[in-house]
Amino acid sequence: MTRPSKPEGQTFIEEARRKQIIDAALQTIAEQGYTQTSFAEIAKGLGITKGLIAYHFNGKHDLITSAIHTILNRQGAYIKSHVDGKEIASEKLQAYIGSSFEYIEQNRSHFVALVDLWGSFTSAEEKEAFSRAAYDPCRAHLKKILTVGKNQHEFAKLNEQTMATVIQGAIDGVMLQWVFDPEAVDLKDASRELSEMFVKRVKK
Amino acid sequence: MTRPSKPEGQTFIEEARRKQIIDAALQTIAEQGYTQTSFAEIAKGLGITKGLIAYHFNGKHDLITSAIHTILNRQGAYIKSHVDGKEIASEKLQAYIGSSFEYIEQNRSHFVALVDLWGSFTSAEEKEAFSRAAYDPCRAHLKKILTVGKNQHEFAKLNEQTMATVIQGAIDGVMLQWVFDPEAVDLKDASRELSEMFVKRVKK
Amino acid sequence: MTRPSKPEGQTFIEEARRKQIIDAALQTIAEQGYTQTSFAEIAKGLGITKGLIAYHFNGKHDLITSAIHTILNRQGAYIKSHVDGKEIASEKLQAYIGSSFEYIEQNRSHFVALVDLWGSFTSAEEKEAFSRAAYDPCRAHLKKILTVGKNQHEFAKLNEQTMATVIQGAIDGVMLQWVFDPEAVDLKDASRELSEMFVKRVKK
Amino acid sequence: MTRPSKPEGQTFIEEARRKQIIDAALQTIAEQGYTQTSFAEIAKGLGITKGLIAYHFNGKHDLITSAIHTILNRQGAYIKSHVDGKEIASEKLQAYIGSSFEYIEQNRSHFVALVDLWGSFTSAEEKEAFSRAAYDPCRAHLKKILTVGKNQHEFAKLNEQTMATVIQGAIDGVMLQWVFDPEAVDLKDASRELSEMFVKRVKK
DNA sequence: AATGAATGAGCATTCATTCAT
DNA sequence: CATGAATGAATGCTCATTCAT
Repeated sequence: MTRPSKPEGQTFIEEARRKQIIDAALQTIAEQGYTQTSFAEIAKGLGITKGLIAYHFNGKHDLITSAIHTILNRQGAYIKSHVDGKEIASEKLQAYIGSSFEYIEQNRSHFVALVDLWGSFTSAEEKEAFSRAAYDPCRAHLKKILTVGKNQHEFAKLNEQTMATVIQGAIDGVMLQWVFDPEAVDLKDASRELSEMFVKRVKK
Repeated sequence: MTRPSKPEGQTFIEEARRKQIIDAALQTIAEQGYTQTSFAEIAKGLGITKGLIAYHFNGKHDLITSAIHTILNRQGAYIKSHVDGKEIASEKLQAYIGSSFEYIEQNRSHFVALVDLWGSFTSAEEKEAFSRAAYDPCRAHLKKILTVGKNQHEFAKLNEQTMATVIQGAIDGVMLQWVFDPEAVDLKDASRELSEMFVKRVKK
Repeated sequence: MTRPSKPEGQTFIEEARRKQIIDAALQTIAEQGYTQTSFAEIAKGLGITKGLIAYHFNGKHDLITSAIHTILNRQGAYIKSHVDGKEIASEKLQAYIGSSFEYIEQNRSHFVALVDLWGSFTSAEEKEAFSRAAYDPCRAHLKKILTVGKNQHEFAKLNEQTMATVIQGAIDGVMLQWVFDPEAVDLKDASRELSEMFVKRVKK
Repeated sequence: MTRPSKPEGQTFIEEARRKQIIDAALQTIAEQGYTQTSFAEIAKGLGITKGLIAYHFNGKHDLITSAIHTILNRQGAYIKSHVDGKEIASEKLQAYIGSSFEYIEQNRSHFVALVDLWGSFTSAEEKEAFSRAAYDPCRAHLKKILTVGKNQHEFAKLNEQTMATVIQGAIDGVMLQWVFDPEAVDLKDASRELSEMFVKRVKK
């Protein structure tokens, strides 16, 4: 359970293989669903054997955890690069929401997989760990933006924890509907709507 | 493939057993996760044999589908009973959001299970079918409320589809965070916040 | 294993039900194959419950055995009625072969089922018991015809056991090919050919 | 559905294991009957796990099909090697019948299994496919022998399809009786009788 | 005589994992 | 590094059988 991802001293090939396998896993999960995704299935799509996957990861749990972190880190980096370019807090908030949806739209399969992966957590502890890995950084980032805005006298005084929760929640909830049926949701409209509404809501 | 849940004339015992099994399944899923939830596990928790589950349901898919519909129908009925009691559109909207969170809070295990169950849909077709069963009625209900408000000259003209999407999305997204870590989210604060914000947003 | 079919004192309904169930079983086996034929499947085709089948038969083995005996007895009676009408041995032999094929042709589903049912015998003992029930009477009948012919100075002296074996074998072997693919075999041609050949073979 | 037995490049071990498993399956079927023959049972007799059988075969259908083809091919090769050594058509026919029975006698368990396996075909399509795989080559071989005899002016003109059907049928039908009770049938006598009779029948 | 709820053993199949090569 | 043979536990599901009603 608490085994490390894999011991230190990774070679280049080691790292490259892990990345390759994670990407293949993500694609397979998005295409076939988590329950249908076996080591054998991932290996087939990669032209390697399932034994090799077992060699590079400490079990399925390690692979899944790594895959989730990969998605989350990539999206986080994408958002950060857009938010950091802005000076004004309201623009930062708009950038956060806008770039979140941009990344989602450009990487649909990642989020299809992510929604599937939620079901792979068996215990309350794992769920909580996921929460810390996935939501804590997001809410922290949002809270920082809100605090900056307040300090710059642009934003009103508000419950930042709750506001961060609902902003992130709205993004995720819209994404979720789009994952289940992309036809049913206009991602750009929703992005614009949320952006406008939340900026108006937090401004003085 | 598209077999009905179970044909005609259900006896009292039949109905009671199905209900009992569904509730046990929901509890087991919430506790152990969908992937760990087997017929054997559910049966063990009930003190019956797994054969009996197979006797009352046409396979696992039938059980899962029935479980999801149970959650959705119960919540839908709860929300409807609260919304219908209100005359004014803005109060209807507040009732929708408020009762959504009330039901969620009172039935946490159902939603822990539901989030897990999202990952049980294998094909794009199943995902879409779920979307139609779960989201379409919600968005339709919200749109009706928004239309009523517009007709009563209480609400402004707005893109009702998008607004319904983001309202439902915000509710679900906040619920999601709470499912993963109830400590990290204050459901009542979030409910109040979303209620206020959306009412303000849609009013003329 | 050695349980009786069912205790004495059968009522009319009892007998009628057994007959009805046997016929339904035969039809289901012919249509779906023995391995796919469950009590439930037979019951469904009959509009009764599988519990009732269990009530009227001492287990599946009893039902299968009864079904086989039914086929065999009916065919035996049919053949006997045709053979007994003839005075001359060669005509009796022709009647035996001809009426065998007639019955087979008119009751294809019985023989499709019979071929399937061979696979239901698990032990050497059961196979031997079937042999005694199915082949001994046939070979005995044929031997009697051959002996009559010899005594009437119509047939030559020959190994009656072997001749009976090959005559019955030829009938069954042709039937078998026809069961697997009725298009591949012309039953009437085969019947005529065997009839002619064997009569010529045994005649002085 | 129509998956190949197993794809390309079989290694030595692969081939050896498949052969080993097929032979064990044949033996188990002959001893216990098809319906009692599970992967677990076969594996037990081999001292391996049932998982390994699943690893080497694409399901039970693949295993059974392979087993049947093994029997048929071995017998076919045996018969061919005996028939091809003869020049004269009547000797070819005698070799066909004689070597058929020789092979049957030396491999009783194979035919005990084969008779059981007849019942393993569920649909009419499978039965027909088996007919094509098993009977068509036999009847074709017999027809060729008959045609050669006719062309060599040794055999009379006759309906070759029907004659092939009854010759093969007689062989199979006698084998069938012997399979159910080896005591009841003298295979050598039957072989001699059929050989003599059919040669006399087809000769000019 | 008949039902249908319930059982329990058995089945083919899947799969992460191990390990000798 | 990489393979692929082998394992063993688990899974959904089927089914003959039992039995209270």
